[in-house]
Amino acid sequence: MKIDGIDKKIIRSLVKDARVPILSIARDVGISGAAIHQRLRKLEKSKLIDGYQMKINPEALGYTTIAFVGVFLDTTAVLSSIIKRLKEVREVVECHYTTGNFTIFIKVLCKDNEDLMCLLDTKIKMINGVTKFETFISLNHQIDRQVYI
Amino acid sequence: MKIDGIDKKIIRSLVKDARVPILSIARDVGISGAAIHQRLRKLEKSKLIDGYQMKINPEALGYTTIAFVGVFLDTTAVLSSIIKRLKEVREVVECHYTTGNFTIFIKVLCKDNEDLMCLLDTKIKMINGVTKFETFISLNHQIDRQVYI
DNA sequence: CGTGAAACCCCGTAGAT
DNA sequence: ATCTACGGGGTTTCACG
Repeated sequence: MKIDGIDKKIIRSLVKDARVPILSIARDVGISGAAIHQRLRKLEKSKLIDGYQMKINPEALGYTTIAFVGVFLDTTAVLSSIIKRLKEVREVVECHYTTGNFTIFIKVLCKDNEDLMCLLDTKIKMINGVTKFETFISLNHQIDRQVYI
Repeated sequence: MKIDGIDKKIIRSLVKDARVPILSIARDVGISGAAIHQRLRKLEKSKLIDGYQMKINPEALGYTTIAFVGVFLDTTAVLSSIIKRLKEVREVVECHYTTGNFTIFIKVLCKDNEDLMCLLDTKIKMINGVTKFETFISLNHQIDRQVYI
């Protein structure tokens, strides 16, 4: 996938604010709205653009605890069914199958630490195949961005 | 912050597609565009809405390696200056100060495993105060979503 | 890959209920 | 908190360079 400087400007505008009018990008870049539109169609077709999302601030909903959980699975565990169970747990927002000590690595969003404890105790450790886990609570996060363009 | 069923419908529409016209949401929900507009302004003021972002697919740019790195810092390390250094490293997309074994926990996006090795060897371990680290490469990820509404 | 124009649609606000 | 109405502006498609 080849992108030029104009594409970068379009992408940077929309990464910053996905609702910015195309015509306003067009004025910034110095080409017509129709041209921006055409480039966007191409970028969307190329799969470089994965969609446009409103970003929700979890804290405003009372979700103040972010944690990472490294989960150990035993050999009886079937990965696909573990994932299926984890998808049903709403607090789980990311799930990775990783190299290293853990089998899978998840990111969870909870209202508070007690909620997190309850989640681990009643929803995670109950999943068949989960033998143990290690929890890392995020006390603070300072970087949260996308791939650099 | 209190949100009702209409707010939820608005939020869900915009989380799925941030560029959907407000009037199209209005038709789905069954109230006027002006009402949706007013609710959105309130949601934005309440800090529940953190912005609207185009989502980029890193793979389309050749970034095929996702990894988590648990970093150990010694007591001489000043957190704020570590963060400052990490912000300059473009591959670092998340950074958390955590409880548990590690001092900080970062998420990185690299073109491939060799790139990751190079990143760790030339940019992470060079940072003053970093004593050691542990790398977890994501071989596969199946869940990537926002807080449930 | 770019343009401008046309047709259509949307946004934001005003003012009333 | 909702509505309708309106004016200015945005989106999309088209024929064409």
